[in-house]
Amino acid sequence: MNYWLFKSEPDEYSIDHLKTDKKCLWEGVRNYQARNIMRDECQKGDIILYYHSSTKETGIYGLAIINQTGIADPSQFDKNSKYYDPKATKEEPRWICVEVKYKKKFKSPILRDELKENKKLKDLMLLQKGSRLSIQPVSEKHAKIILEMLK
DNA sequence: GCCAACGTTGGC
DNA sequence: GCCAACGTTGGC
Repeated sequence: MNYWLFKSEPDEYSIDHLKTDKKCLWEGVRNYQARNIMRDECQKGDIILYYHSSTKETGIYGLAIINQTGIADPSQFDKNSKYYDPKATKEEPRWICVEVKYKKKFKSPILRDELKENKKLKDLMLLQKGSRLSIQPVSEKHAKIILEMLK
């Protein structure tokens, strides 16, 4: 089982949205590195650390689960979508996404500042300079350290 | 709102 | 295939 960190702008789609929806397609990712992770590495049952970015209090707000993999992102075919990709075809979809299932929202988030203060997390990809990949792998070691901070 | 760090595009 | 120009991300 793997751990991932998924970034989302709460104005776009917050953990509360996911809680209401129960499930959602992680569509609209238009970065090849992030796509490759979703396409090749994410497995059903993997744990997602749900991160709020581009907001006042950035941090990890809860957990989700990879519910289904290998789904062609429908927005690539939708001419009205800002994620429309004219080069994608149904036969050869370019953007593959996953379905995400809500697991829990933390009583209080683990803020970025708290992650930064934890010396054991200095190698966490999220905290590296210039790190802006929206889907990141999190090692089991790091994941356990992070989840331990909830207590 | 600024801007550093990335990623992508397209002319050559 | 190089790389300048442009676009985007996301912390601050």
